[in-house]
Amino acid sequence: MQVAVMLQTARPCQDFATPQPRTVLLDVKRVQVTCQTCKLQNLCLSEGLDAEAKSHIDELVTARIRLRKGDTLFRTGIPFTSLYAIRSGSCKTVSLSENGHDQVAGYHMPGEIIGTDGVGTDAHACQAVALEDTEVCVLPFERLAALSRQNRQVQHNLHRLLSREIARERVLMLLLGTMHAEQRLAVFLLDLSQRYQVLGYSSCEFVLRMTREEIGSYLGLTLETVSRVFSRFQREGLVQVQGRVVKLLDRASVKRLVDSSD
Amino acid sequence: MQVAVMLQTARPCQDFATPQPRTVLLDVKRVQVTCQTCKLQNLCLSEGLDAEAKSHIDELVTARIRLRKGDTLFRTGIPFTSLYAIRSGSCKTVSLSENGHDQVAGYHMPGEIIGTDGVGTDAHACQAVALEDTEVCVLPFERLAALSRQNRQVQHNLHRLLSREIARERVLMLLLGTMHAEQRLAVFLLDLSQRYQVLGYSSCEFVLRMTREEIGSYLGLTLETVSRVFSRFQREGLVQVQGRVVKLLDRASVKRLVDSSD
DNA sequence: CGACTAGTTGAGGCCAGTCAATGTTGGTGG
DNA sequence: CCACCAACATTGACTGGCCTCAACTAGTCG
Repeated sequence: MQVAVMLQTARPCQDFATPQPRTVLLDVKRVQVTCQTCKLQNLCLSEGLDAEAKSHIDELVTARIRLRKGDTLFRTGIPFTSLYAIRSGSCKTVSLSENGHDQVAGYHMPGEIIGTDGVGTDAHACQAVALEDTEVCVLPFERLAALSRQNRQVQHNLHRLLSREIARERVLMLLLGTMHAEQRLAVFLLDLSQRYQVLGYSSCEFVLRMTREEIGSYLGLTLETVSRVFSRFQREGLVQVQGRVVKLLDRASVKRLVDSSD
Repeated sequence: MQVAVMLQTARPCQDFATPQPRTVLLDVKRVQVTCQTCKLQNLCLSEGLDAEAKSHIDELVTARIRLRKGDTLFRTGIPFTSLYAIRSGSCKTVSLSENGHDQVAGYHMPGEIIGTDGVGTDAHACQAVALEDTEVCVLPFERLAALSRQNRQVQHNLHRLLSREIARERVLMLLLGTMHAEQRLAVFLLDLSQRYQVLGYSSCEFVLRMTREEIGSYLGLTLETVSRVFSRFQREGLVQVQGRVVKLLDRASVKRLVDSSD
């Protein structure tokens, strides 16, 4: 519900997006939607801040970027300057290893902030790619750091942001290190469900923005295994899958899969 | 070399350690070794700081804790109050999942700072256990945060500390998600080798502080597989293994294993 | 329409897990 | 000092889950 509103208030900016180059910086004066009116404000850096601190965060957002599906927001090795808050759409982050392997490290939805891998270093350590048409707010990190020196609440939220990323990756490590294919996909689906719910969407029916291959990469599986497990879940009545549309039919059983110790 | 010196300067504190309780807080006045004289200073939070900032960090360390092998520094769910810098010895951090599985999330050596999983939250998200007799410096986080509000350099180092943890976990995710048993152990050995070298130890010969089971848990393998791969590496002349003593004989071949794309 | 991408399904093989037996090490008490 | 025990480690036989390779279908776009 609230997200639908947000999408509409964001619409006017669309006019300023030009096809070439694909990433377009918008002047702050043109931006009609502020953090104050953004329905996602409580999901990201502003959570729990008082009005004054919120307005400071607001001033921080000097630009927004519109991405088309497939566009790269930042790539491995480019200088780190900003964090990015997703306003609408979704992104994946991809880690690259020296031996040519890559892996989807995260799947990010509105209200989430990405780019934390570059904090405190000179360059981004991964790549961020839009999975659909996506709009992000640019948070220049130097200014955010300055603000967090002035305001304890902002500092605390920044710390929490970074530690949440650490905690998120811990969960993934546990998944990759100890879980079977069925459990991995079950965790994936429950996680998505819960996050869609937070955004005000249905927690039972949603559309995947990733391909089977991307899901597989994220979960440490091949695309064939992902497909097979989806089919198995469907056969057993746990979910209904039609391409990228997923309906969670029996959440309890899916949870039980995750909780079982082997 | 330098670590040996550090171990000796740390010795006098031993007198204050009593068997019960196993974790003993030392009054700052009793602590004879300051960060200023600590040979590890450039490895942790003080890296690159000017003299003034360093002395601030120094004042931060109000206590040290001595741990016996097997002692727990903090456990999942206890309130987060401090970060801990390892002065000597080593620790593992362990993630616990709801389904009873646990996993070694990290292996930490002198100069490293642990506890970052609790930053910005109320409680620690994992458990830290000493793998041998270990001494850590307590860094009260509230005071560190206050210091980082006053001093940009300190703030930067704190940010870098957190983002390094994020980056470290990304590497592990890549390992767990895309690599074979041989590659995982190869990465593990090269990582250890490199970190021992930084500490001034031999990069070719070192003693593992973890059991096969702990290594397996860390790498997402069973203890039997770890043992078998060690044996295979030995048979092929890559390393010489005798229990926990490891000699890297053919580093180039070990590297080649990691770099090969499958 | 053909070319392309995404997804499903099957056959077969291999890597790593499981189970089990045995060897090795280190600490403890008589 | 040695016997004993528990924890750690090694090795083998077997199994099975997931990967690989491949064929086929459905949907999309120029």
